[in-house]
Amino acid sequence: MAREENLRSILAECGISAALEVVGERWSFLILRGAFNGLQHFEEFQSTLGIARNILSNRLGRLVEHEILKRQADAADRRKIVYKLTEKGMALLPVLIALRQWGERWVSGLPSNPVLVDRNNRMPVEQMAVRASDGRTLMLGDLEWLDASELPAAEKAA
Amino acid sequence: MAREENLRSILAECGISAALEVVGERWSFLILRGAFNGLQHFEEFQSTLGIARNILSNRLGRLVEHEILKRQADAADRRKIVYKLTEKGMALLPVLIALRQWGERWVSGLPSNPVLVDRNNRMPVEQMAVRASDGRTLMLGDLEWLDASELPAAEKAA
DNA sequence: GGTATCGGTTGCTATGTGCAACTTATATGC
DNA sequence: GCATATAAGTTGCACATAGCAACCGATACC
Repeated sequence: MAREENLRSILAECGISAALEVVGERWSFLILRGAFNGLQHFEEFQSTLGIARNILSNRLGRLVEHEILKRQADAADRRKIVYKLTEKGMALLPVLIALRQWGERWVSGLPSNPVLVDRNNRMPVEQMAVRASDGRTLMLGDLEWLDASELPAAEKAA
Repeated sequence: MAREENLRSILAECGISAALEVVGERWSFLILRGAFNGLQHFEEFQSTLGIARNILSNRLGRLVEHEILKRQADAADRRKIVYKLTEKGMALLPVLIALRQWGERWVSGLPSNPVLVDRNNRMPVEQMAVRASDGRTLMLGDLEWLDASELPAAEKAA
């Protein structure tokens, strides 16, 4: 598949547009970051992030609609509502970590603290990278778009 | 380091905020996706993405300011300006691929086509994941924030 | 029963986005 | 060399989204 002739359709169908429609609004990523860090209640998000209450309300609603967060009544205090990541929401972890690593490396500048480590052995996690099936890190020039029908084996990923 | 007591500072310092200030506006990711797919000229971005010209102009300007794209005169046609990814821009590849994979898996739904493959052997790339130093995939529960001073070895990453 | 807290909603203002028409510089055809 | 087209914007105006502060209903606390 020559890349140029299909560029437009690649861009239109691309999962990036789909993803951005769900998590592309302002504050959505920061709310998710908060959720990954253990925030659960409206007031926690509001005071920690400093987001306007009406916007927070709207974003939480959208994230719940899209099943990235789920809303639960708090058993211990019926005034409170607990927002929890769903499986779909947790699947965004690689996106957030990739973004964080990039921001630390290229925007805020290196030595970042605290460090994200493997709880098991307290070693820092790897840099996020696009990897070949053998684990090699692939750069932009190593990549190519291939029509599914042209795949060598009956594999699907990417 | 107990997580709760430092949550606020973790969130404030986090590279995610830093990253989003640079690439968090509407269209920025889609412009970058275009750049990764080989778009180079203003009119190419405009017609491919369908973005308003003033917004495109603004976003390209900001991406150039932040040294994610560089602006060059086109030697062959002096009307044209070539926008190219810098090293900093190319470093966003993992973010875009992670976002794409998530969008395909959880929003547009599976079988995605075309597939991103390793040019070398035409095998699909791996799913993006947070990995331990030995390559194991780490889930949310496997992760922990650790102060740099408490790291077991003299290593920095994350 | 009075007061504080939680999770919103409402109204208003400020900022950002989208569209269409215009502009300046360069290229192309005749 | 003159007319026309194209590239990369800019400008002005309409509309949508975000931010702020005040308010509200339900539940908890004393």
